[in-house]
Amino acid sequence: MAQTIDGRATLESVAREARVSRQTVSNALHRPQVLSPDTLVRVQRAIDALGYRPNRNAQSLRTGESRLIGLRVDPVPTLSGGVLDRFLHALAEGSREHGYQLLVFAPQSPDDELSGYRDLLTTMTVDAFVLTNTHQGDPRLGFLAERGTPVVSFGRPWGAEDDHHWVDVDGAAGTHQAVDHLVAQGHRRIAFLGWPTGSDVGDDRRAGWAAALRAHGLPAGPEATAAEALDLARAAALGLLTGSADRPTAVVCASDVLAVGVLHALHRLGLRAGADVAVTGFDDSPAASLSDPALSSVRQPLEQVAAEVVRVLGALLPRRPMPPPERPSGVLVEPTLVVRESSRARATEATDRPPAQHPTEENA
Amino acid sequence: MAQTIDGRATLESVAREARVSRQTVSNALHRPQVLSPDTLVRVQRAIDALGYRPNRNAQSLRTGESRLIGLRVDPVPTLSGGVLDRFLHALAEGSREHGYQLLVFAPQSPDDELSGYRDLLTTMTVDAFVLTNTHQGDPRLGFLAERGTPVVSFGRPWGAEDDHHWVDVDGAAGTHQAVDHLVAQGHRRIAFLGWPTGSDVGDDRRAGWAAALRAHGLPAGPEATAAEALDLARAAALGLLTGSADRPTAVVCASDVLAVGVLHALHRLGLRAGADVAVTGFDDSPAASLSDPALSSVRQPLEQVAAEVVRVLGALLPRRPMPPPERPSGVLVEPTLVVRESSRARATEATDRPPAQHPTEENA
DNA sequence: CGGGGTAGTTGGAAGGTTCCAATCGCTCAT
DNA sequence: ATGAGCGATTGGAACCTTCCAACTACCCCG
Repeated sequence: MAQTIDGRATLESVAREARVSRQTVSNALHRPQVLSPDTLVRVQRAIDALGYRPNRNAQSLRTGESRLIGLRVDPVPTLSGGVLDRFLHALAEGSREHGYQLLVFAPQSPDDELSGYRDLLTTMTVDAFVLTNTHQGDPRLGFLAERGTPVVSFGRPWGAEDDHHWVDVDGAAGTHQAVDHLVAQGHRRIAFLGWPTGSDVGDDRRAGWAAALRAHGLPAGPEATAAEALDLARAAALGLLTGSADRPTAVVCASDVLAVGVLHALHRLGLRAGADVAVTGFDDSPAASLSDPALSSVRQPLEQVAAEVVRVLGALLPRRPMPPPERPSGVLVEPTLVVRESSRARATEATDRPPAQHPTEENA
Repeated sequence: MAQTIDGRATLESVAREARVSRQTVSNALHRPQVLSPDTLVRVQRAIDALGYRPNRNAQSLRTGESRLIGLRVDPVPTLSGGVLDRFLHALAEGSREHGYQLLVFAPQSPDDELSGYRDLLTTMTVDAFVLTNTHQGDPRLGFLAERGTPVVSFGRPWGAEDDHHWVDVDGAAGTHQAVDHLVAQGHRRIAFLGWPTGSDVGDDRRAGWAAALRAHGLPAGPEATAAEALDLARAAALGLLTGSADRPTAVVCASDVLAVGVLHALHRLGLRAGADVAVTGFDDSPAASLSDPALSSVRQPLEQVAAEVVRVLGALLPRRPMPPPERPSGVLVEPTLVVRESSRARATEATDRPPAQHPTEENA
């Protein structure tokens, strides 16, 4: 029962306790099948008695793997409102299940973007990275690929020259769903409020809206763009709602901030959101359920994204049960529209049942 | 110039390159003053030439310190809307400046709350913890104190029996500021909407409101409570606003969700927020600037909190330049009210200047 | 000129683990 | 009976660093 002097059990002390060699204890942990059954239980008992847990630093030194996954957090929240929270938790949970831990780091020098990554690698602090917010020709991707570092990014390689492992949310499918939902509610003139052209994510969300209109045989509705700021969104929405004779009866937006801008514009015009003009947002940020009326919004399945990221990463990491895929793999997951008052016909009392294929807030 | 075969420089390889012993290279890194100037530059040159960075795992094994700080993230966002984002980033940045990294973990078994902490300690994965969301008699505090683990919590020990190092935001000062601001706007009947009694944080925010009323010689205004949910908040607010003959002209709230509930209630009653009844929230969540009208809210200085947490932790960590304080130290930082339309007299156009002592959104 | 002190530098050992090659004790086929 | 073959177990070495004690010049003082 006696532990080491400083109270910490080691392989050696367990071995003594169980009357076996060091190596046998190590085998009991990593390859139990090679031990005879009775030796195994004897070692197990010693491990339990001493409360032994392997020293991770010694393992890492010997094996050359830290079993830590690096995730960079940005100074300005790029994943808006609570998105990072959810993603982070799901990622931490997922990696733990694979025996890995999550190391969160902040960029150290804004001028040399890569130095932080290089440092964590050469000091052998982390084995792999999860990247978010990658853009076309992102230098991090080339840098890490060159070193053979396992990397999975949350976000597609939009450029043709980038190829790497990724998981992403199908934004186009999200806006497509929004249009489907609006069409089912009887809407025919469905506008789009997006970000200025040139952002991959924004263009994708717009494409889903456009494709859905075509699929339903509807004419391309009016559209406008605004940067991610409330006042700009409101101004753009005012233009959209007053620009032509036949006002759109619904507006699909590329973000919750833009959608809230539309709500404000409607309020200013004396129109009722939901009843007169339906609105949908994107991201299902906390603000969506707090707006008046509550905002229908496309919710990203971040838990699922994180699980997929960990799964793909797991195949790349050295502990792999099977060889890693030769070709970069991509996973696209489907978001879900959460329907609230802003897109229901009779908005204020919401006595009607929502369409069955879309979850309501209660069961989302 | 030649590096090790696998491309990774070690102390040994640097020593060969510089024609000195291993130990001298180590000294060059940790105690440069003991080396003769010319040896130092020779070693430095070799380090640069080989791109040497010390292997953190070997260091950790030898010294018994991992230089990793553990932070648990909760499954449900307890730090609401974007608060975690800001705190996390500031914490990561701060710890890096002290040579530490941040390890984020998710609880593994909800039944045994402590197992995750014990595991990270016995495997020597982390040296210290930052706790959030501690409550009276939190078992984690006793457990970690018993092992002598350095701990700093974001949150005061509300109970008399808990004593540990902590950093917290002075919530009472925040609501006090809100009242000051409202009084300066001419308000006299200032109500409070808080959480049900019994939450330490909530009671503290209420106390600040009550104290401020006394300080201004105003009678205790009406108050109500509601749990952190929009519909409950709205209902409570309706009661507050229609309950008595002389309606309050301002409502101070314990959270942004509660404050948005008040805004909804006002809208339903046909009253104009800001113009007829002023409202303030707490946390300055993203939803605050998106509400209509934009919500004045008390902003927690999370960057400052994180910096203080790291500073206090720094004194406890083994690398200390001075011995750690014998008595647990506490730091209380002041939040700041961000004034927006919901608490300005002429709300809709906002042509007036805000009071000088409170920052507006632009300079916040 | 010898001995004590000091600044600078050095090699051995240890920290806890896993990898590798070797050994031991058996069984089975020859 | 003996050696090949196999399952189970073992000790030595290595991973890279820091700690420790010792060593080498060298200067200064008596």
